[in-house]
Amino acid sequence: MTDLFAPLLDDPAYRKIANLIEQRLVARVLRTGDALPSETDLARQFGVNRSTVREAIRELEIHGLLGRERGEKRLRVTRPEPHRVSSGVSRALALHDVTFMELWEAMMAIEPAAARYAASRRTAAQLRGLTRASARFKEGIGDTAVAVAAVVDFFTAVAEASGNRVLALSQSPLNLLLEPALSAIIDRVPQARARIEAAQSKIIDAIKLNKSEQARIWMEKHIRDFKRGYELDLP
Amino acid sequence: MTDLFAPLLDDPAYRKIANLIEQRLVARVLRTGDALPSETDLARQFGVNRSTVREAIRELEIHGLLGRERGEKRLRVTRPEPHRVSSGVSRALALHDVTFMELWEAMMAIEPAAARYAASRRTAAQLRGLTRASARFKEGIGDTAVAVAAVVDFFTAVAEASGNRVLALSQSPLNLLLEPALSAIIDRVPQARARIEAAQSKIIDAIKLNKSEQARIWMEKHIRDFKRGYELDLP
DNA sequence: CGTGGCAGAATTGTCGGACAGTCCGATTAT
DNA sequence: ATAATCGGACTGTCCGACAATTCTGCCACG
Repeated sequence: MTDLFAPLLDDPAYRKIANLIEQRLVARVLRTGDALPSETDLARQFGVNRSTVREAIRELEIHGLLGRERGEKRLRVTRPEPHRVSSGVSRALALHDVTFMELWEAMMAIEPAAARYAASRRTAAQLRGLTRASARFKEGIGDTAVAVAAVVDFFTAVAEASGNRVLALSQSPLNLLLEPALSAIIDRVPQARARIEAAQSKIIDAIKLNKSEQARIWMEKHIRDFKRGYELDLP
Repeated sequence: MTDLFAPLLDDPAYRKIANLIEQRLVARVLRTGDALPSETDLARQFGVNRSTVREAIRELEIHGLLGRERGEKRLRVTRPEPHRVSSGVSRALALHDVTFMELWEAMMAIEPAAARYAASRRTAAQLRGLTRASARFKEGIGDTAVAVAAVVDFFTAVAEASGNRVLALSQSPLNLLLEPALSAIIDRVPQARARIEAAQSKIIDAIKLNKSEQARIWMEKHIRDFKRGYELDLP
């Protein structure tokens, strides 16, 4: 069953070096916020050319393991922020041509759970974030782009209020996929905005009063509405 | 409230070029499988040096938008495979020191949903994949690493059988986090293996008979067990 | 006609060196 | 103590080069 020979592969140097540095990072030899040695120095340490080091560093920078403050020159060790990682995920999904139903089913699994935990754990600041997103939705009554962005923000705020980073990270690629889908349908369904506004307000109420079960249920209804809008929109 | 001036930021050339190429990729100007122009050619087209182009395509390669067959030299357009993307996600989570409870809650949201859809949509081949993973778990009775890997494979197989790529991709980073957590507890809870085996068999039965609701319920029980094991293990 | 082999062209991985622009830290001036 | 100045360090980008490997078109051969 198992192959007799492993495919002998010879990773290019820039990949090996990237792995070596990454090892040090996840092993916390370098802690978050520490500055990385300069490119020249790294090149010396690894005994390779600076160009090679640069290609390796680029990999870690993209993964969000390294980053720099605005206008800063030296790279520092950073912890990858969710949105950075998730943009890669949603691009992957977009390229796979996922259907609206696939997206919807995933939302149906994740968002109500997030709402539920949000109701039991939200902080006051997170609650304010929710109402702010909801207010922005109401303001965006004229502008589709604003309204859609506000809906996405609302979901993000719920996920953040859940106090669960795994859930939040799982949820975040969904948002980026939701955006185009939602802008396509929101204007074709007349009652969509009113229903969204009502649902958001119910959800916020439940979260404010720490009513987990109600938060979950209203979020479910809210998302179910999206499917209805989508089906209505079909020719 | 809003700043008068936006911070004028000037993306380095390699990032701009990466974005330009990416645009063409997602716009499907270049279709999957097409070969990318050579580095020299790209450098000419963009009017930059080859080193700069190399840093740019490194980014896309890492994201899985470009890749090459084993032993091939030219890069081709590829669609990012889930596992490639998700490894980045779980590394991000690991660096954020997510707790077992966060992981568990996310699993509790996603896995039962996946099981449910798997029961209604699985193909015969996917069902075989499930039984195979389960069989491997039974074989790995002596070897912890094998057993843990088999558990992870089982979850992956369920997600795949769900026929929902969004769900599958959301689920896959969880696996990589589950692995270390599970290896830590599986040997300290005597009845763990028996319970896992029983649950897997129930889940497979339900999926085989297309009983969505039962599949969901058994998956929930299965995952609930993990928490029990974890709590038992606490001193 | 298909097949295998081969030479040359093309391409990638890596190297060394170079230079402008900018950031940082220390020193000096107010 | 605060502000202006200056030199060094570092990054982003470029140029040119070379070995190793892959690709390609061609040719001989069965």
